[in-house]
Amino acid sequence: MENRITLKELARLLNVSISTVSKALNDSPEISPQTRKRVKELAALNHYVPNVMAQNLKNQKTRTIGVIIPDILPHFFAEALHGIESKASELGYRVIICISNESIQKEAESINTLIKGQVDGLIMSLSQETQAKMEIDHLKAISNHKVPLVLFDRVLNQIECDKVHINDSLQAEQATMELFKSGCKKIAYFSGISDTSVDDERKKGYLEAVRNHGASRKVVNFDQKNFPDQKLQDLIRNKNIDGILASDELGAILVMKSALDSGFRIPEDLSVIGFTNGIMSEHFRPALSTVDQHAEEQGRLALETMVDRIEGKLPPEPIEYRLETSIIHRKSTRNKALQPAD
Amino acid sequence: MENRITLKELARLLNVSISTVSKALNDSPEISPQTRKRVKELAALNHYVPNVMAQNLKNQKTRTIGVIIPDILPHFFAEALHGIESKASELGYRVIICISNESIQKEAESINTLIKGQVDGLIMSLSQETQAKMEIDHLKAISNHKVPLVLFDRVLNQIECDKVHINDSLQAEQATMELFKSGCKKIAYFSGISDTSVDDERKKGYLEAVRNHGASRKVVNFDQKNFPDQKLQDLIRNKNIDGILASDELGAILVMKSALDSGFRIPEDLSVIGFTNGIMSEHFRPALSTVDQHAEEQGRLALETMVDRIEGKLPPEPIEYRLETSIIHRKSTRNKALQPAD
DNA sequence: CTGAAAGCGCTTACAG
DNA sequence: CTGAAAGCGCTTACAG
Repeated sequence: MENRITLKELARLLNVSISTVSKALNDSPEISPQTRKRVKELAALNHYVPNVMAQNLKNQKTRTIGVIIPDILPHFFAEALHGIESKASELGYRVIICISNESIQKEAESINTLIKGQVDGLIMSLSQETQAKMEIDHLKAISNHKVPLVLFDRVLNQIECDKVHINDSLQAEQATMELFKSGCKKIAYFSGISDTSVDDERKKGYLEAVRNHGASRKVVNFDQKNFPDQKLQDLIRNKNIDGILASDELGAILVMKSALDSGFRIPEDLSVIGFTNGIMSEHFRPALSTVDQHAEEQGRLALETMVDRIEGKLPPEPIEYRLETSIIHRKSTRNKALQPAD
Repeated sequence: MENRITLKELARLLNVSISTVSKALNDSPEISPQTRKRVKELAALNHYVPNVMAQNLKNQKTRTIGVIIPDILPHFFAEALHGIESKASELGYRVIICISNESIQKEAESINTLIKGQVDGLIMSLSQETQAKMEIDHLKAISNHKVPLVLFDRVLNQIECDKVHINDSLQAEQATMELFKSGCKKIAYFSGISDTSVDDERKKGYLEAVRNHGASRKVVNFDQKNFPDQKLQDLIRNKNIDGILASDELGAILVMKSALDSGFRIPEDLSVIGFTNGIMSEHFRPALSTVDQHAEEQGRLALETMVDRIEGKLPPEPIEYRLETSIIHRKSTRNKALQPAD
């Protein structure tokens, strides 16, 4: 940072005014071709780079979008981030990332640091704690500062802003129906991400499907760090559970591992569908059938919406996108009627 | 961004000077307690937040670090990024992320945008293309602009800067020796990330171990999108390959899937160790034994080094950290002498 | 075609 | 204890 050459210094060396240098560098037609050439040559020679801080201050915008996600390790968020970053880069925007670690406090801190004129807008997927406690005071700060907000995946109806997500309940209902159609009689819902909006929706969809089908319900919430193996065994053996819808990829993998380790066969004894398609689903044996949430697509759309909002291309009222999802049939379900992909 | 309240406006409302407001907000002892109180109350009421762009311009620093990684989807980079972000947040720094997608051009673009006064320093892991072609002109720009650089994991000796990585060749040698000790006779090295510095080092270590052991060598480079199943089968069946060291997690998983699908048993017929410990290694059946590269630790250390450099706490000459790694023994190796973890 | 001046929002040495 | 002034590096209306 020290000793970087500035317009002022360039102007001094060239014996012209700062304005002239600035205009020449910006290819203003006001400046004669010869001067432009001279200026550019000297600038290149000295590795001149404009100071964006100064430009931003002057222009009152940063072309930078803040992104706050709960975690980066789950494949869904890594992929969504990838979508956000690549779209941003296409549109000439930069991205600042903060990770809330599922905590309200960290989320609030991130909002505060980003909001200080550092970013033109904020894209967020809410932390588990925020959704569980329904505390949204820290989010209010965003609108107080007139910074546009786009929520994706984990959204909250109470907040008025643009939203990008999938229809989780509908998808869960359809996935459950697929399990019934494939011959399952008793289906359970396993969740390791309770207290999130997406879990609520997925559970709702599952319950809806089970009710419509006149079957009995069974919801198991567990801690990702401590899978209830014994409970799963009992369910399969004593309650004849033969199908499971899992709330996320890791949950589905844990269910499968536990079942296989206990000697059950997949999909012969137990069919499994997991939400969130990721790399583990693809490579596990048997490969897991999943609801593909199009993480990257959600990210790209969220970023695009943000930019359109910033650039005033959107009507004032918030817009909400509900992406279509699809079920990827692999080896953990036994539906012969459906053509398995891979 | 529009209509955000500024010091000037606050000063007008309070009938004091801008300097007074600024000092009061910064708790300067120059200002009387009453004034400080008045100013702060009005500031809070109006949701005043200082404009960092202006602060940065004035202070000539941003407390922001740019990070350029080749990809975010591999668990190693997601985890390293997590380490970088969390350490940054501890130290009161922000992080701007760019993804080079393994391309020199994208890497160069990212450097250019970040270098414009946006960041105090740059942390990078180089793209595959940069390492393969050994093109480092775009990296020179960083030192031209006196922006400090820390390289991690995928480093290049030709570049003089602080570095954080593991001793890949030593680790590969040791991992190969472990395979020999567990009873393997013919070990192959499989790589899906050829042309990276880490791959070169790992291959070198493997070759060293094989030579020391007087065994025959076999190196297979493949495209991650197109695993050579037939070749693997032939190697195991006809050449009696009974151990494989894989250059990265995905490569190791692909090897295992292919072998299992062809009816070979792991670890009875084939032992596998993979570089890079990740979530797939842990959850695959059988769980994969890996060389743990301590991704998060590398990230944290890289960030810490960057901050120390920025804050002038380091001697002028570049420093190089070589992290200790460890081998995590799981189920894909059959060494009875070693106590399996998990 | 070129330049002087004002201003973006802040901080800080200096004067009073 | 308070304020006027300069300056960080840029852009841009305005004058010449």
